[in-house]
Amino acid sequence: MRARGKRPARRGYHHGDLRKALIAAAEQLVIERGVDGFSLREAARRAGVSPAAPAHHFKDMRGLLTAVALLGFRDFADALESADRRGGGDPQLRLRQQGAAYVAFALKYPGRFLLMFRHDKHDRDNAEFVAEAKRAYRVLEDAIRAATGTAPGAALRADGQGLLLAMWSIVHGFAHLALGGELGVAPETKQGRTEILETLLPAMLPYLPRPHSR
Amino acid sequence: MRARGKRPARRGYHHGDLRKALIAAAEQLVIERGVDGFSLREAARRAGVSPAAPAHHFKDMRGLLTAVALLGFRDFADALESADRRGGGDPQLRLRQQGAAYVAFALKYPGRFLLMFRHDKHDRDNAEFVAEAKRAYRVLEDAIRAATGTAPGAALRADGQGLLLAMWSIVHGFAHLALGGELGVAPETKQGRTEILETLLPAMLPYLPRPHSR
DNA sequence: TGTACATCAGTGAACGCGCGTTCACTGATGTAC
DNA sequence: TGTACATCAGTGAACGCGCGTTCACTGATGTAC
Repeated sequence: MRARGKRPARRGYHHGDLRKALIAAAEQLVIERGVDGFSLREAARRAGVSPAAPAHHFKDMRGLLTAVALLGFRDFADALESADRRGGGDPQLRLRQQGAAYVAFALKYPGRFLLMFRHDKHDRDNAEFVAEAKRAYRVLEDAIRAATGTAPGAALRADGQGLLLAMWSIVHGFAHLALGGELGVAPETKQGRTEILETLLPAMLPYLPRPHSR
Repeated sequence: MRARGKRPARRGYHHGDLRKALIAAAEQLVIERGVDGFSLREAARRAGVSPAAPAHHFKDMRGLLTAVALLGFRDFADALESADRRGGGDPQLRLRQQGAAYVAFALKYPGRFLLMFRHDKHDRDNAEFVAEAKRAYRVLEDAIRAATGTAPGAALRADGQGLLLAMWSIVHGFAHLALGGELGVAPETKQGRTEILETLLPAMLPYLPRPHSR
């Protein structure tokens, strides 16, 4: 009976896929208790293993958190790239789509998102992690190039740098205000997320910065 | 000799002004170790008193942190009000001045600033704290009213709400990116702060949102 | 198909640590007379 | 000016807690023959 349907999470002495289970537990834990409320022992507890088990899959606490952030950056870069594509040939629309995707990601994966910007919790020796973070950044940079008539790969001019900072700031700030509960809406509820994404975000997006035509 | 010049910080069994010393130590600690790296024992240690001493001045850890955040909001509201005044009768200029003041405050008092947005560390029963936070918010709200032709005290229309969100988000996001080290500049050094305030911020400010004239 | 054995992925107890808060206490201060 | 005494603001030891990591170990797996 018991081995009939879905493969059980725990098959006995060996776990099955502890690595994945620990990453999932860590992500959920960060959502519930914040990045600093996270603990390796609690993650192990939730995965149903002893406190020493995680060491077989991650060097240490930072290694596990970096794995969560790496997954985050991978999905984040994917989401930004696909939003960018939805903008077609219109640089303004590309930026707007990216902005909406940025905020939507932060609300969908608050644990990953908060971790992604906590360099003190990252293992900078993880080359894959660094690469995915760069990939995400490049999506924005390329759209800024298009918006300011800068050749692909060329360094941004001053106006491009200003526009990039403005774009990044506004979506980053909005995401943090939303997650911090500053918008008078509880982003940890489904209803709150809906309100942010369907009411507040669309109200703000029309004020997104645009290149100066001076 | 020793009691000659400035009154010594510690006069013997009694401290002198432990309340103030604890607030200063707490602020510095948050700068060095982050909001979650803060500890009441370490703050007491730095003030030169035993771990039990703070309880005579603050209900608990949260009480001390709220005192830091209260000072923060008081100076913050003052800074925003005075920046707003520098904008004269021009709503666009008022918003631009406020924006620059917002970021400048975050860089000048990173400890306070980070604490001010951590509701989980606040004692919401502290009426004075709540009042000062509201006062700061009102400075922005009033300038948005002026920018969108809304009567003083009247509720914001949809365009005003959008503009307020956009304004708040962009300066809040910029401040967080700067403090988080995302701008490739170390904001904890004098040189880093100068670069952010004199180069990066002015580059971004021209892209501040403005009311739609549609 | 069976067996020996290396390797892998767990266990659970122990380490030393720093924490917030409480407790009974005592030294210092200030006020009433 | 002096004294008794209440109050205030400290001390330092102790509480119980949860943490990350290490250790010697053992059960399970998979491979070579």
